[in-house]
Amino acid sequence: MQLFSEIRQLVLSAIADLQVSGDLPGDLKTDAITVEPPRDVAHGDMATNAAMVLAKPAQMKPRDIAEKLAAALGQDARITSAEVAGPGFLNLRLANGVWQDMVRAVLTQGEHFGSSDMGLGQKVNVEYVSANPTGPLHVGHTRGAVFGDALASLLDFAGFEVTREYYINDGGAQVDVLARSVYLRYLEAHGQAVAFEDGTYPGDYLIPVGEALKAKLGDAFIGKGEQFWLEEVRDFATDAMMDLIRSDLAALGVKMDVFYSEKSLYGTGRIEEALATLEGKGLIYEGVLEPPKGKLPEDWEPREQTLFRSTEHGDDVDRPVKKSDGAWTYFAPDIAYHYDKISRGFDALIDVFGADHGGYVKRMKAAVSALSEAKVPLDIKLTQLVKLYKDGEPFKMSKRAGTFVTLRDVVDRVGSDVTRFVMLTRKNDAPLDFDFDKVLEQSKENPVFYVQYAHARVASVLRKAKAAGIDVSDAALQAADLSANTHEAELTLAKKLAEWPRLVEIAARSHEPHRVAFYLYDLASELHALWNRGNDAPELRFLHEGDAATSQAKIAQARAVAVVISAGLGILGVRPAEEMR
RNA sequence: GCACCUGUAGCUCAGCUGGAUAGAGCGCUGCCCUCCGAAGGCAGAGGCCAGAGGUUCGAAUCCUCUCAGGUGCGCCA
Repeated sequence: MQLFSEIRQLVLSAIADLQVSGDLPGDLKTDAITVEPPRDVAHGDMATNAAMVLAKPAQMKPRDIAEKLAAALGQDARITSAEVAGPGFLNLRLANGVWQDMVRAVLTQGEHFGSSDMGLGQKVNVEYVSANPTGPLHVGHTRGAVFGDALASLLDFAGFEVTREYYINDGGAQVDVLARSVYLRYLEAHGQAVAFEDGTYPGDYLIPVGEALKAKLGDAFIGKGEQFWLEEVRDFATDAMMDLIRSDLAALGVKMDVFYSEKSLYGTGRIEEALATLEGKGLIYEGVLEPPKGKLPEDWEPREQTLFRSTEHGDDVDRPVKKSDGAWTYFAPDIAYHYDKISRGFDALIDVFGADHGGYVKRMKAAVSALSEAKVPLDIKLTQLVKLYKDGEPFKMSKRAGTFVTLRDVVDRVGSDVTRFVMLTRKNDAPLDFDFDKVLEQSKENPVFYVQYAHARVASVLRKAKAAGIDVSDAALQAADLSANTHEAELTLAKKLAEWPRLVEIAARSHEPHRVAFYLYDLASELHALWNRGNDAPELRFLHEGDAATSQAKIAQARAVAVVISAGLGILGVRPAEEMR
């Protein structure tokens, strides 16, 4: 239970009491009542809108209700003042002891502090990356990987049962192209001169795959037609690419629970089953689509196709599930895949796509809505483009892939911690500038550094204290008497810590892990501020040589910040720094 | 043409799903190290929240329209 919820409960029970005593009418909806930190600290520690929300249904003046609530809430030991303000806000101030207890709670609960049971153990499937198995992951995938992974961790922290999943697109034409590309590298490994035409992939990363194929097969496929080798080379190549992708993900610290193969849907009746389900609901029909307005494809001509009536579930036009030649479109296996996720019993689905798949959102939601009888919500998060810079100039070339910058290029340059944090310093639907120089800069302009620095500073104090013979073990800090930590700067810090559990819930509910990164920046800022106060006011310093009790009380606060930073970074998949170099 | 995303300080961006006088960093101005890491902190200036209507006690936030930028639009996945 987090503090804001506790106080909200207090408000609600005060309202209930007023109803019993007849001061308020009996039948009131309380859903819209909030208790939150006010924007302006002058308005106290918490503010509730209860009086304004209730005014209309109760047919009373907001300020009258607020006065009655204030009187009731003032009875609680935790609340030192309850003032009516503005149009009917009720501003609450809490006793110092509440905030001191918050620091202690962080220390006793450790990194578990802030975790929540709001998820109620519901099963959530987070699908992310899902890059085609045709080459190494590039920057765009990297953002999706970081975002999806952090979101999964966040939901886990908020009490959901999370499955991290990767959909392998190994069923379409692109893996045939991959096979042909690898075959060329195979010929090359045998000393033949080859040319990469017809859209085959020219990247260097396929050279070792061609060599490995040669090592496995010798010259068995030399001079043979495609019908002899395509399938085997394709399987060999996609396996090799998935190994590559898995190692790319590992370099970022991403570990999937499930890799789900598109190919496994073919020839097993899975697609047919999913489509039959839709057909049973009358959502499949044969028809001809209207030509798209405006820019018309050159080879457009009306053709009859098998269509999914996605407009019944919020889409703009119906979508083809079969091409005019009767083969499945890419949409069909995707329907089957999501049908499979639903039938595995997930309570909610989340897909993380690149922004270039934005046009795909409505039809996918329509499919899931239709297949699950609107019972399983599907949230699709789009990650916008990453623009890379080096020395202020756009950065494009890759030494490995030739045409695009890979995940490895980025991680090798700046490390996975920096990569991950920076990728989360922007909300997912905003484009992100990633400057190789700025992300490594050691200044407060760089949020990665700033947060890490705060953590390192705390570690530094702990080291110094220990060297001075002060016991700063967890047990000692938990037992410290914090009642003298009453300075405004100290209380401000404790109040920031109190926001962490609330932030976790908000971020988890909105599927927005970037909020964690911004919170950590704010928290680090409070620590830095308090630290510097020690310059002018020695009594606010953390370390007081020769005074173990005071040192422990002050250091407990710093230690609590470090614990929350560490927990927050953990959600983001970033390791906290013990010292800066 | 249609759909989705975006538009907040000079610049880069937050803004807790509708709360009070809209915040941070950079840049600009002025301060703070005989003292726990100044790789930091404090203070100041800087805003018609793209624009116009609407919803209500209350709007940067929700709805409609307009403008600007990005992305996508049947037989590529």
